[in-house]
Amino acid sequence: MYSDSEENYLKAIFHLERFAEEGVTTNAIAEQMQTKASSVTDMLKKLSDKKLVNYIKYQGVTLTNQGKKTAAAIIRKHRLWEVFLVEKLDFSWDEVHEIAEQLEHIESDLLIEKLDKHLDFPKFDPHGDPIPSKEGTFPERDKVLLSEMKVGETGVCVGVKDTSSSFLKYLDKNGIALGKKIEVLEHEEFDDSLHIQLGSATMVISHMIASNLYLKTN
Amino acid sequence: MYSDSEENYLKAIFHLERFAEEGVTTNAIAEQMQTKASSVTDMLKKLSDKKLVNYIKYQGVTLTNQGKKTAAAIIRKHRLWEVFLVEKLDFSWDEVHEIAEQLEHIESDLLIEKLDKHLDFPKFDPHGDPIPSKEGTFPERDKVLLSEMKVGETGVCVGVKDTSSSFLKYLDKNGIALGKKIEVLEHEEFDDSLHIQLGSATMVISHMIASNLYLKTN
DNA sequence: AAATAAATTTAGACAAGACTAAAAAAGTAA
DNA sequence: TTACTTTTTTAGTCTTGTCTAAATTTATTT
Ligand SMILES: [Mn+2]
Ligand SMILES: [Mn+2]
Ligand SMILES: [Mn+2]
Ligand SMILES: [Mn+2]
Repeated sequence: MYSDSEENYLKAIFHLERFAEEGVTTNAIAEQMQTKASSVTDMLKKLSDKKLVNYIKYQGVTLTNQGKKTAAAIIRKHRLWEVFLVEKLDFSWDEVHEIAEQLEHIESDLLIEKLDKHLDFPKFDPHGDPIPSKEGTFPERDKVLLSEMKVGETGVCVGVKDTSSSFLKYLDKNGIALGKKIEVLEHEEFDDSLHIQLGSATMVISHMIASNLYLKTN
Repeated sequence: MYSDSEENYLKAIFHLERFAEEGVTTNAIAEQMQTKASSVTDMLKKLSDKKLVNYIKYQGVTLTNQGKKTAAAIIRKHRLWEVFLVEKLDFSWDEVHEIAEQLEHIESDLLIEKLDKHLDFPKFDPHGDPIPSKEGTFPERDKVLLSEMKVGETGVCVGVKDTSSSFLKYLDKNGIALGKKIEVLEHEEFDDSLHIQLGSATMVISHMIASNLYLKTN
C-alpha cells in the first residue's frame, strides 16, 4: 500500500504532532528522520497528494484522519513485534527497537491479527508504551514520572520515557523493571536525587533517571 | 548488506542452478522473477561487481561461493519464518509463502538464531523443504514421488513438489498431510491414477497429484 | 522599516531498479 | 553458407527517494 519511506514519515509526523501546537515543521521532521529538509519537502508533497497530510507551503503539516489511521497501524505493528521479540524470543528490552523498525513494514493484516492473538492481546509494549487497537485508539493509563512523586508515595513501574539502550541497561543493572514497586524515601534538595525503596533494597537515583521512569500510583 | 531485489535474484539463480547443467540463462531468471530480460542483465552486472555471481556476457551465470552462501541464508530465513507462521501463529501451509517472502529480508542474525531456537531447530519447513544450517548446508532426506512407488509399497508423506495454494488445499480437503502414512493399493494403467490406503480410508488419486507428493519409504 | 538570520522550498543531480525499443550475438534451418 | 529466429545486451527513459546549492519566504533584530 504505502512504501517503507512513506510509513516512516507518517510515524515521525504522528509522534511530533503530539508536542506541536501548530503544524509540524519541516525541520523537526528532518531532524527526527535524520534526513535533509529538502527531502522532507519532497515527501510532504507526495503525502499530501495521497491525502495523508494537510500541507500548506511554509506552514508545516498535520496528519489527515487517513494519515493518523495509517500511522497508528504502523505503531501497532511495531509494538506488537516488540512484545513478540521480548516475550517469545527472549530478547531484552534494549535490543528490540531496530528489529521492530524493520518488522513494522511487513504487510499482512492476517499476520498482525494472529500475532496479536498469539501474544494474548497485549495493551502495552515492553517499554510501557500503549499499543493502539486495530481501530487506531490508544489505551490510556494513569502514570507519573518518578521525579514528580512526593516523599512517602509508592508506585509500580509501568514505562520509560527514554528508551535508549544505555538507559534500559542501567535499569536492568539496578534491578528496575516494569512491574516493580518503588517507594520514595527521601528527596535530596541539592541535586533532586531520590532515595528509593526497591523491593527489599534501598538505593539512590539521580534526577536524570527519575525523570525518565513512569510509575502508576494508586 | 544486500537489497531485497539483489537477494531475490540470488534466490532465483540458486533455485534455477539446481536444474541447469550450464550457467543459468537470462531468460530463465526473467521468467522466474516475472520481470524483463533487460532488467536481469542490469542486475547480473551489479551482482557480478559484488562478486556474488560469475557472469560472462551471453553465457549465463553461476553463483560464486559468496553468492551461494548468501542465497542459502535467505532460504534459511524464509523457511524458518514459514515454520513459525504455521507452528506458532496457526497459519495453514498454503498461506505462508507470501508473508515469508517479506520476512526473509529482515536483517538480524540474532533474530534468526533466536527464532531457530524458539522453533526447536527444525530441519524441514511446512512443505517438507530442507532448512539450511547457519553454515549453508542442506539436510538431505530420502524421498520418492508417490507416482514412482510400486503397488504394495508403504510410505510417509514428507513433502510436496508443487507448493501452489490450490494443490495444498486439495491435500487438506482429502486429509493428506505431512506425517500421514500411505500405501499404494492399485495402479490404473490407463491414466496412471492410484488407489491408496490413507489411514483407515481408501481413495483414488490422479497421476497429477501423485507426481507432486513426496513420501519416505522404509 | 530595513537589514539580517533562519526556515523552507525549488532546481538540478544522482543511484537503484524497473521498462521499451533497438542493436548485437548466438543458434537453427534451408 | 546464407537466411531467419531466438536470446541477450545496450541505449535511453521513468519513478522513488535522496542529496547539494541556490532562491525564496518568514521571523527576528537593530
Ligand atoms: Mn520501538
Ligand atoms: Mn517500544
Ligand atoms: Mn515459501
Ligand atoms: Mn516452503
